[in-house]
Amino acid sequence: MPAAALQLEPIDTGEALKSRIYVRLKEAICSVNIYAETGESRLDERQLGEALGVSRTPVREALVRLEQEGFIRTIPRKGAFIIRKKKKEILEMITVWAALESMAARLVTEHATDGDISTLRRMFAKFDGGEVKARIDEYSATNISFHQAILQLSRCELLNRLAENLFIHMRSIRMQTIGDHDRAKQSIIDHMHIIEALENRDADVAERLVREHSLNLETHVAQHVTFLN
Amino acid sequence: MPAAALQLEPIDTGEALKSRIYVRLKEAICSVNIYAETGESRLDERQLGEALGVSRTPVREALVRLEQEGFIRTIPRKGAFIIRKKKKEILEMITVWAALESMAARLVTEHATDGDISTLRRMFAKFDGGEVKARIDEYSATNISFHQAILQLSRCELLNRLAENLFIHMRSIRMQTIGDHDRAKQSIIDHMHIIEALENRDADVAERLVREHSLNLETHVAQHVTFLN
DNA sequence: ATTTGGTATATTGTATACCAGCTTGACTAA
DNA sequence: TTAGTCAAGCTGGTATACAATATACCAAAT
Repeated sequence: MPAAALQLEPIDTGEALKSRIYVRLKEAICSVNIYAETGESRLDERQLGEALGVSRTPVREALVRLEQEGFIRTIPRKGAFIIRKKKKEILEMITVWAALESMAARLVTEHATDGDISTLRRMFAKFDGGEVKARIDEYSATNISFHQAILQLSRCELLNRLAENLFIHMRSIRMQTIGDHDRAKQSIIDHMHIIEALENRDADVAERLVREHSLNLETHVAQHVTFLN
Repeated sequence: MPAAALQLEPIDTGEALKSRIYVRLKEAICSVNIYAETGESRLDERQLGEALGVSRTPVREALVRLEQEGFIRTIPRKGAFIIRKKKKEILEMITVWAALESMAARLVTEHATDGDISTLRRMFAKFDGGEVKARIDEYSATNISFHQAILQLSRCELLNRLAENLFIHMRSIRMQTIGDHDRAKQSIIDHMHIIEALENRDADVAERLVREHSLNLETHVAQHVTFLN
């Protein structure tokens, strides 16, 4: 007699402890605005383990991952410290970001459906009125979504993953600069031009516009951001 | 009395064990041609520790780093396995590579000295005769050096680091495809055009040529590489 | 003979114990 | 008062011990 055909999905073997710790720590690190903080940024393995209710071992493995991703730096016999990025490093991240996203735009013109691209345009519909400044936080979120959407529509997982990593590091920078000058307004204009290029399936123009848009941010940060270093 | 201004560099505190283990394992993994091997690719923590004369702990931390970099995959309660990249993943790596290197080329036109660029040209002087096919191994090495040189001359450490990571994974693919058809010959021609664009400080052309050169490789792999998957 | 359930074993995941190096601070001597 | 020394205790690095689970093997039943 055959076993009853129960509909079972494999039970979640519960992402190993070290992975969950990694996620927790990453969230915690990203949620502190390291550039506003002034205090010590050292992470004590024993304290962390105690706070999470686990031993040092999985904490250490999580720390290794975070170090590899550039969130912390461990100095032998001294400890793990949250990294405060130098301005030069932020600028390099924006450069690499520009490289990745412009390639993504190129891929979008090749792979995305018209429907995909139209969703991009709809994202900005609610800002048509022009009172962007008044809803700067809301716009900032949309802005971020727009860039992530382009990465996703490229259908290149690796591109997406690498850019996402960079993005996490740049998040606070982006939010703090979007309000400067008339950046938000210019940003919308840029985005509209990008969307047009995508709609026209013009890979070269889309790529160039995305690159220039990012490199504008780089120039802006280079010239006006003072809270780094 | 102020201390004499001695020129001192920090003493090497002797790279922690886990880092040295990491380097060793990475070398070992890269040196086996995973695509030729057929056998099991599982890494036994205890064996590795024994072979290196250390305990499992630092080995595990090295494995975490290798997993993060995509060399191995650890399955809970089963172990660490060397990753055999899918063809799709290789193609994505080449795409990202194209994005990074083409941005590097753009930067080279901005930052590099004429002297820097002339070294690129000299790299290929010995192949002027045209008997590239006869010295395919030697050319392959020069080829790799050329691409690494562009990354370095971009003066962008992050770009360099990310591309280097990709490159390690692609190394064996590159070496196995360079001999196909007339790729080596065409490769030299492409490189010469790239160098010309760099000498002319033409960012747009340099970027485009580098991108197309890489994407040609992608197309070639997509069409002709059969030993993947 | 094949299948099924149990048990033994091997291997990873986690916790703990131990060690080495640094930091700190108090005490002593010039 | 100050510099120097030594000791104690922190802290991370490494090793080992213990727990959980996957796999392999074997025996028994159909």
